[in-house]
Formats: sequence, C-alpha cells, structure tokens
Amino acid sequence: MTTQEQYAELARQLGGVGAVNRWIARSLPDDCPPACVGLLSVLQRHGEARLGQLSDLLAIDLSVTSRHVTHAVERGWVARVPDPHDRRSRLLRLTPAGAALLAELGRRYTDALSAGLAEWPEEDVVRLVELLTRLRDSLQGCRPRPGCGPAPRSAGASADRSD
Amino acid sequence: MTTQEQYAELARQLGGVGAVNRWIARSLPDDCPPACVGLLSVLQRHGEARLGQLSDLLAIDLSVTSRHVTHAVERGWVARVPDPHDRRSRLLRLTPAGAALLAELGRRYTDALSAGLAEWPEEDVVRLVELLTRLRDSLQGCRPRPGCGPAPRSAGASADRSD
DNA sequence: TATTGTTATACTCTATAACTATA
DNA sequence: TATAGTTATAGAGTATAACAATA
Repeated sequence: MTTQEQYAELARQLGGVGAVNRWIARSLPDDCPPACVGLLSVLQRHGEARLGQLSDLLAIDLSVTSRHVTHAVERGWVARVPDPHDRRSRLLRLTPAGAALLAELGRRYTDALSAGLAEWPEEDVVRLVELLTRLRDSLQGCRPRPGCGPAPRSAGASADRSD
Repeated sequence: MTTQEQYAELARQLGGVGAVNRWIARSLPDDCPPACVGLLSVLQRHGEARLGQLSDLLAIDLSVTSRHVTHAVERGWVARVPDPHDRRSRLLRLTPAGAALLAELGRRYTDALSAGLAEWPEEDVVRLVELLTRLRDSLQGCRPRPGCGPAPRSAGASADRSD
C-alpha cells in the first residue's frame, strides 16, 4: 500500500519537473513559446480537431487554448478550416510548416536531453515515459470541473493560521 | 540506444506534468501558493540554508526565491536568523508552523492523489518517484548559466520562418 | 572589486467572466 | 436556451537588471 509519505514525495518530484521543463524550453526558437509545442504535438497525434477537443486533450482552459492557437495560426503552423457540421467552430489542422517545426523541435529536444541522459539505459527512459503517460491518464478524469477537484478541504485545517 | 522519438516523447510527457501540478495545487490553502511548498520542503530536508543555496536547490533564480522566502516569512513559516559568518546573508530556517503546514500539505496531497492512483501498485509509485529524482539529478548540472543551456542552436534552423 | 540579497520591471502561462455567433 | 469560441482582465511564476550592503 502506498503511504502518505510516498504520495507527498511524488508531489514534490512532480513539482520539480517545472525546473526541468524550463531548462528544456531554453532550446526553443524565440517565436515558439513552450505552450505552443504541446498544442502542435497534440494536433499531430490526434489529427484535425476542434478547439474544445484540443483544450480537453491539453487539460488547459478553452480561453487559453484559443490564444495559443491564434499564435500558432499567425506563425503559419496551424490552419483553421471551416467545420462543415458546425459553423460556430473551425477545425484546426497542423500545416506542413508546423510539422517541420515539430521535427526541428524533436532534434533540439534530443540535443538538450541526450547530454544529461547519456548514462541512462533506454529501458529507463521508456519506463519513465510510460509512467508519466499513465499518471496523466489516471488523473485525467480530474480536470478543473466543479465537484471534481482534490477535496478543497475548506481551509480551516490544523496548520492554517487565521490571525 | 535511446532514439530521438523517445526523447521527444519524454519532453512531451514532462510538459504534460504541468496540468497534473495545477490540479494538485488546487488542494493548497489560499495563502500558500504552489511555489511556496517547494521552498518549505527543501528547507525541511536540507535544514538551515542561505538564500543562494536554496535558489540552487530549487533551480530557481535568486530574485524569485527571495520573493518566495519573504512571503513564507510573512506567514510565519520560515524564520531568518543572522548568519554568524557573513553579515550579508541570513540563514533560513523552517519554523514549527512551517513544519505543521508541511504535514497538513502531505495529507492534502495524499487526498488528491490517492483517489486517481488507487489502482497503482505501490511499486510503480516508488519507481516513478525514483526516476523523476534521477532525472532532476542527471539534468541538474544544466542550470540557467551561460554556456550551459541545451545548445541554443542560433535560431536559423530549417523550420524557422523569418517573415 | 567581488559577492549576497533585495527590489523594480517585464514576460509567459493560466483562469474567470463578459461577450458574439451559431445550434 | 444552450453551446463554441473570442477577448478583456487579473493573478501567479519566473528572469533580467539595477541597486544596497558586506566581504
């Protein structure tokens, strides 16, 4: 059985991933913010998608996703094509330029990671990817929806200071 | 041998951790921002530390760390005590209130994670923690220092658009 | 002069809320 | 009336740069 200390440690280590991401992000081109990469990746994997789907897949608010998409469209990495079934929405599609950018980013990521991970057996890299994927999957049902969050615990617990 | 596709996938999954962290963060008390937690955890593990050390351990800029420490001090979670060896700096120490807060956070993290991870064998949780820890360790040498970043690749590569 | 911190400023990412257009 | 998306606004996190105090 997983103990509280183990969960807490997991939370700590997950938090620490932020620093790793910031470091990796330094290898991105100037006009491609980190948030844009996730967008393009998802589009490549999923294929054409509506904004709402994208927002769901990214676990990011629709309004935020909308901004990022606009940015990507302005750069020519994503195209908005009419949705034949619903004129309120448009289908988002990765352009050849977007695919080319992703390929380039793949190379940069490799440059960034291979140095530090040179000693890692391939097996460990694969395992880490697998576990992270499963983690998101296990927690995915829990998006910022009312009633779903991690038990807000109406802030009045022992360690709170009300002074 | 680890392939480029595997590194790219790792980068993708690491990026996705952000969503998980935002979700976990929803269980924090109102006056305790996520960034504060890392600070307190490090102080608990490392014991008394100077700001520079803390900044190093967190892989966060000194100026940012300074702000967070101030916040924690104002809440009574961290105390600044004189450094007998160097009057320019002060030693930072976790207070009992800070330790109590950490204990409370441990419980909240458990609440947040145990639901989604109920099906996970303990072994997998342990393995994920271990791999993440090792990841930070392997990449730790690469902090935002000049000449250390992941090969900035003077932005002019194939997929860049200069228009 | 070099080092330790602090503070001011700016940029990125995100969420909430108000709004438009279509179903 | 409900839904898809856009835009305005606000808040958190971070980095850079200018500054103060001490070594």
